[in-house]
This record gives sequence, structure tokens and C-alpha cells, in this order.
Amino acid sequence: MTTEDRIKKTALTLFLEKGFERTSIRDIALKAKINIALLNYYFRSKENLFNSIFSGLLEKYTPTLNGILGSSLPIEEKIHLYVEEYIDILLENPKLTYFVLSVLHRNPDKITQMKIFQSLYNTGDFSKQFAEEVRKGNIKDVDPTQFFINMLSLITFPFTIKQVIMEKNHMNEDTFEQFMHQRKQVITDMLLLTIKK
Amino acid sequence: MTTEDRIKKTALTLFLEKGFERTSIRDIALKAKINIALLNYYFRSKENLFNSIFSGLLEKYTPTLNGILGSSLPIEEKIHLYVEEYIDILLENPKLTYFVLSVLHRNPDKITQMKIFQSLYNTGDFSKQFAEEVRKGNIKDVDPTQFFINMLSLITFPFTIKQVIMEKNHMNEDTFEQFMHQRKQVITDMLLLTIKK
DNA sequence: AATTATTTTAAACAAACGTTTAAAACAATA
DNA sequence: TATTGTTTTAAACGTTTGTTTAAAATAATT
Repeated sequence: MTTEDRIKKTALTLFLEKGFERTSIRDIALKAKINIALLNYYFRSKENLFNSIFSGLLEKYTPTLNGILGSSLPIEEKIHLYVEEYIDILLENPKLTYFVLSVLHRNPDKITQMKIFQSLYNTGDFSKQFAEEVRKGNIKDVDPTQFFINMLSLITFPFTIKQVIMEKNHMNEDTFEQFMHQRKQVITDMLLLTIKK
Repeated sequence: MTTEDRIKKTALTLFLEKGFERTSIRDIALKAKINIALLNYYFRSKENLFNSIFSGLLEKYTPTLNGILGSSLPIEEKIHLYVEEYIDILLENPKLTYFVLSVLHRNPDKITQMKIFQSLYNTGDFSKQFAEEVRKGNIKDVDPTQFFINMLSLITFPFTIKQVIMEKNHMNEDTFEQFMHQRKQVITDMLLLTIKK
């Protein structure tokens, strides 16, 4: 692995664990076993390093999800697949949701938000299909925006309070994972129930 | 207003707006028009000031919500009231959810989490009643834990991505508030639908 | 083998941070 | 009015922060 990649990998781990502000470039350098100056040699600044990492994350995970939403599958199938895939991604990367939220709140300017939610909140195709199904009378007359937010909330929010859920319900890592697998069905059933006539 | 209260009020505004790390005690002192040393005179440290503010917030908002959950109302009524009250609270304080999440992630030790979720995730009474209704055959056999997480997710998560929702759907503050008022009914209907036999 | 380009290093930079000091200003008490 | 207690002030403290410098080490090129 190149020095550049080792920096990125180490930095990501620390950013996920402790957040941007509480991770110093000395923390990163120490853990990656590199000189501090190399951080500014490869990336111009800490902020730049972060953005590079974050872009990489979006590029890694969004194509699959947006692929599902943009496909030509029937809407029920899309919902089912989307829920399953999204939860699988978050099970592999449980801190991802809070990570994205922290970016959103640290960087409230519109351009940044645009980029993020154009990837992560890509409702365009889905909403059109949803509205069309409503028009055809195939599903109940539900607001597509409300529906998409429901889906997003049910999938992602539990991961932001993972530790709370675990402690409150006496779970370990394994039982939490099991709980989330069950949750795929819970969420899908719930969502389909609200649109089924 | 006393100096102590002016510090707390100003600090809360800044903590909500920029977060703990990005708010310096000099920012607070400047905005509250007080000397920096007064901060350590009234509160021993920045961390202590924060905890004092956070405790105050929990004491302010949790009694109402836990009062609903702990009441002797029928479960459908509880759900309805809880959703309405919680959304009203968050409409008054839209950054509260992310604020709580940031505390959870900054302070991952168990004792802190206990205190927070004993207030904010007080499922004890509710889960018992829920399980009892299932046993009696009054509602569908749904996992109380999953149900409570559904409710919490649907209510709180949208506020953590408020800016994204607004920009994506061309909303202003008023239309967002309207959207959230509609959402009370959306969420209640959805939750009742999943348990109604 | 000599030269150029790239990568890594140790050391220092200025700025910002939370915190503390000790004296001054003010209020309350006797 | 003199004295005690409380509140506020200006200034400085030692650390830590992200960043930069300039030289050394290594790799690539001719």
C-alpha cells in the first residue's frame, strides 16, 4: 500500500471513530507511522484530506443504491432491494450515517449539501415512478417525498443510536447484526403496507 | 437575566449552531459580552458548562414525552400523542436531535449513554403495555423494540437532514413546518397500520 | 556514474485553545 | 463608614493545533 493510501485509510478510521475535530493530524501521523509533514505533502490540508476521503466513500457506496433506484424494476421490488442493500452497507460501516450527518452539520453551505444529497438522496427517478404508480391507481395516494423520508429514516437512524439500542436491549455485536437483518423485513413490510391498496 | 443564565443561553445557541468543538469559550464570551474568566468562575470548565446545559435540556423536554408513555392511555392514543408532542418539540428546536447524537458520539462511555437514553429512550412502560396488548390479541404480533425504533426514527431523523429536505424539495422554513405537521398524521397512520389487526 | 525528481525527515512557525492568576470593582453586612 | 464577601476584569499561562520550512534520503532518468 502506498503512503498516500495508508494515510487515507488511517485517517478514515480515526474520523469515523472520533470525528473530524477531535482527530488531530498528529493522531493520524502516529497511527499511520508517517511524518506529519507528509500529510500536507500529499493532501494540502487536513480539510482537503477529509474531503478526499469523503468523496471516496460516496463514490464507493452510492452507485449500488442509485442503481437500484434508477433501474426498471417494479416499485415494490425496488423498495425491497433498496432496504436490503442499504442495511447491508451500514452493517459493514455502522458509523457511516453519523459521519454523513456530521459533514452536513459542519459544512452547512449549499454547494456541499448539493453534492452529498445528489448522491445520497437521489429521489428523482424513484419519485417519478412512485407518482406514476399513484396516477395509475396501482398504489395508494401517498406523498412520494414523505415516503422516501420514511424509508431513509427507518433504514439509517437506528445506526446513529446503535450503542443505545445495544445497551438498552442487552445486545452484543452479533445480536445487533441479527436484529438489523430482521429489520430488513420489518421495514419492507411496513413500507409496502402503507402503499398497498 | 443573571450572568450565569446569559452564559448558558448564549452557549446553547452556539453549541446547537456549531457544535461543541467548534465553539470556543472566547466565542461564547464575546457573544454574551462577558469576560472569558467568568466562564470558569461560574462553571469550572467548558465541559462542565456543556453538561450543565445538556442536563437542563433533558429536564426540560423529557418529562412531557415520558409522561405520555407512562400514562394509562390506550396504546393507540399514546402513539398518536407521542408523535404529535415530539414533533412539536423538535419544530421548536430543530437541531436538538443532532445535538443529542453528537453527545452520544463524543461521549461513548456507558454511564453518559445510560443517563441520556434513560430519559430519551424510556421504553420500559410502553414496551410492557405493547407486549400485553399483543398477548391479549388486540394488536398484531410486532416486536416492541422494532416498533419503538420505528417510531423514534420516523419522528427524529428528518430533523437531522432538515436542510437537505428543504433544498431538495424547494421548501422554506414555513413550508418545512407545514410538511412536518402533515408528517404527524403520516407517521401515526403508518404506525397504527402496522399493529392494527 | 552523474543528475534530476520525488519522497521523507526533524524542527520550527504562528495562531488558537482552555485555564488560571491576582488585582480591581462592586455589593452586602456590621 | 469600615469590613467582608461576591463578581468582574486584564493579562498571562502552558498546550495543542494545522501548517511550513529547508535539508536529508531515496528513486528515477540520462
